Amino acid sequence: MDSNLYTTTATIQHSIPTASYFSISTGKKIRSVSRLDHSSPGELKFQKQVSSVFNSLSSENDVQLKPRPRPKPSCRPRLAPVLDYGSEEDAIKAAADVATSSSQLHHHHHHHHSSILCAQIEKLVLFGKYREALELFDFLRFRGNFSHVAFRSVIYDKLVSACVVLRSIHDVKSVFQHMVETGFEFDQYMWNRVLLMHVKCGMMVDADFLFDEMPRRNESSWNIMISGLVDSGRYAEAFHTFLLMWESEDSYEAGTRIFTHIICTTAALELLPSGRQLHSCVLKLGLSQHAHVSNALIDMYCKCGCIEEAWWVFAEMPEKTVVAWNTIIYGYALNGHSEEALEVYYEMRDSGTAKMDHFTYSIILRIFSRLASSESVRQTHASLIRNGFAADIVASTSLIDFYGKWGRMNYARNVFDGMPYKNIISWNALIGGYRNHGRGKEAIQAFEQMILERMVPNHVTFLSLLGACSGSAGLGSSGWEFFRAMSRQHNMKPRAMHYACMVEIMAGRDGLLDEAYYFIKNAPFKPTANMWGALLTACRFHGNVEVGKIAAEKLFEIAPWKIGDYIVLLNIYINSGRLDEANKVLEVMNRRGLKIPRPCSWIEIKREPHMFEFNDRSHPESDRVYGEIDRLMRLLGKFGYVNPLEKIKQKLKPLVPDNDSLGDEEKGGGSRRYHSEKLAVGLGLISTSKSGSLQVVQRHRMCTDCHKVIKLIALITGRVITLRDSSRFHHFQDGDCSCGDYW
DNA sequence: TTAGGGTTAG
Repeated sequence: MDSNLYTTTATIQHSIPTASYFSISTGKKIRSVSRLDHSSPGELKFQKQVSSVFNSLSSENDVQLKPRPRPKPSCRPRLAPVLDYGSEEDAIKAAADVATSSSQLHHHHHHHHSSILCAQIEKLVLFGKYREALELFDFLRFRGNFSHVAFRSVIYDKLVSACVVLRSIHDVKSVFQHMVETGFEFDQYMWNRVLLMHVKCGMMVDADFLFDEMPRRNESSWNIMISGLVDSGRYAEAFHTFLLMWESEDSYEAGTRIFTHIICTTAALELLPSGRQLHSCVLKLGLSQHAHVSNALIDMYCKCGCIEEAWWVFAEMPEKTVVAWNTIIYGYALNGHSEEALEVYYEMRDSGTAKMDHFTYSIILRIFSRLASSESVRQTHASLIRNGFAADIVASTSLIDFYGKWGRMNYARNVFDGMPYKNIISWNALIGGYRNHGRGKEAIQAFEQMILERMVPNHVTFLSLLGACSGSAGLGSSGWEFFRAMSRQHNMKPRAMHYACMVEIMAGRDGLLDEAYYFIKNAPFKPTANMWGALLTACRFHGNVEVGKIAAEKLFEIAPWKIGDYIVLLNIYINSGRLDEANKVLEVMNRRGLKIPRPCSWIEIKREPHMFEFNDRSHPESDRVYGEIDRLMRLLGKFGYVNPLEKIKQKLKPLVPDNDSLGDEEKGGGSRRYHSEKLAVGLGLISTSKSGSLQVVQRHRMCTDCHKVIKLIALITGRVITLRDSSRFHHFQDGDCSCGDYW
């Protein structure tokens, strides 16, 4: 192996694409792998069939793939040492010794000492002291006796682990160079490990080279390479490499693992045709009943929106594992079939074929959260404790998330405080809860506590934190501090969503629309829909037509199918009396075949859902519901409430269809208006105990009049009312809303 | 022996 590897390839490293859309256009062969003749003509034909699908993928037909988020950094729990390698203190001391003893180690007679230190590398890695291990390696390499002597295989193995955890390019080079220079004898395992550390550190050019040059490959080598290509966004090449393996002499190696991986890739990319093709591959190879492969197929079909086919694969499984159940349940939920998802979940419980695990809890809690099903969550919470998941990090975090979303922060806090171990996601759920609840100061306090406990924040933490600052008055400057601290103290590049939060802070609270506009323009990357969306919302709030128009146009370019943006722009025009321009927007929507969906709200009472539309009288309790609302509206008059409709209803009559599809107060339609959210709240008030809180869900953005009215209703009735609309949660309590009247 | 793979909480 050529030790000059790095000098030849260093210039083109890290070519990870950052374009918002990754277009597969490279049809060229990436690396040459000798092709073996295949004995069975049927097999060959089959392979050609597969190849043609992938080739069509990589031809220039402008296949546009949605970019997938980069894989999350794993949040590994802090493990207590279980192996008998001496105490952690010893290992730390050894690391400390490196510094102090380095001066004494210049001479040959310290060889024995060096060997001991060499063994310390192993311990340091086992105790998670990766940096120290690599420093020790450096020391031994340059100043100890190992400049020309190779380590034992197991030492390199541990050094590889350290490099992978630390993602350190420098150390990868150093370790590999040492192996090459000292003439280390690589076996298949170590070749794969070396490949892995290059891949994991994003050194894909070197990884390519290594992969081509390694004397032999096994399934693991192919798998590492393919996963590396996927991770660096080179999806076309990942498929291509899979094909090469398929056609190479290694093809007999293609087992369940590699198929699992490549199917998952198609799932992530939502490439249904390729997924189907792979499905037929595994059917042919007789691997389709393998549990992991089936799970991957179920997941793939779910992600591609083919829930029936997913169910078909699931039904064919001889033994349904808990992962399979979880995948199919989550798949139903993913495709918007929350109720069916729950039915499958009940089926799982009744079938007794698999015991539910913490993921099952997590998934169904998430479904209940969508359904605002607090009664079910109470039962699930109890069942979770009964079944010994009270201390489980995944299940508990899902509970915190639920309570944090629906405004039960004392519950969330109780769960959180009772957790024996917390990870960053648990903390984020807590901070996010305070954010949702409009409790910015407490969000910041929780963050500070987290830092004190030496938990390392990630980008989601800052998302919650910045959101908390934009959601509470007077925290704008804190928001700026956190935004700056991200890169200065926490070594993190703010992403588009963080910029969007800052836009909300600037434009939303402080009304600095122009500043926000230039902030977006000067962002170090192409502005995203989130950023323009934040600006557009701010323009609606402050009634700024000019900037709003610009933001809306950008949004229509990026995502012309998103109806919500058109509605906000319509509202901006209507509010400022520019009805001609509003009509133009409606025309554009018409031309593009976009229909404003009928707004509806719903509320769950005693585990039964109840849905309402505008002026809806289909509910059996309609008379009582309308009576209650009328009674409250009369009461509100005494609080100085004036129906804003009176002012503008005349001029709007010709414009707006006869439902309240604009979801805002500018809507005409007579003096008595019963928006769906008011009806849902009305039913909640008459059918629950006087102190009970209400949870309402709706897909459209709440109108300012309903917002005002529900705030007053919460004040008069003393209820806590939580409503999730298309943009956020609103917690009405004591005449106030957690959104601080900005949404 | 050791790696590499599947569902998943923000």
